[in-house]
Amino acid sequence: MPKAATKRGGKAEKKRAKKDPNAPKRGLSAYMFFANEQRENVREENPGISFGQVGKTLGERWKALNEKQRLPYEAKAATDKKRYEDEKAAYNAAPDDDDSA
DNA sequence: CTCTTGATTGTTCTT
DNA sequence: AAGAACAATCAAGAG
Repeated sequence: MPKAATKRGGKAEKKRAKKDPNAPKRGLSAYMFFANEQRENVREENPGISFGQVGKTLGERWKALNEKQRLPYEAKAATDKKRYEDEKAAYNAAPDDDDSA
């Protein structure tokens, strides 16, 4: 095993309570932006499909795209990530408010 | 330093 | 309202 085996073979876990004080939520993922655009397209090509089908079709198409196709999505993901960086920055720079310091 | 895990993000549909 | 498959992610913690 070259690296982390990661038991990512199952399914997503449930949500968990935040442990950080200001919990700097991460930015969105390329998939988020991709879904935003494709969700309409997918539903258009698959009229009347269940959520399960949409979700799966979405994922399959996601990988079906080329790197350049994901570019616009990854680009947005990076842009949103920057948003997160700002939070993280403040989160690290502001463990607790206190002007005096 | 390097790996592991946990937490998070948004969509859609169902109940 | 919230949960669940779908994929990415990436930052912090632990050794």
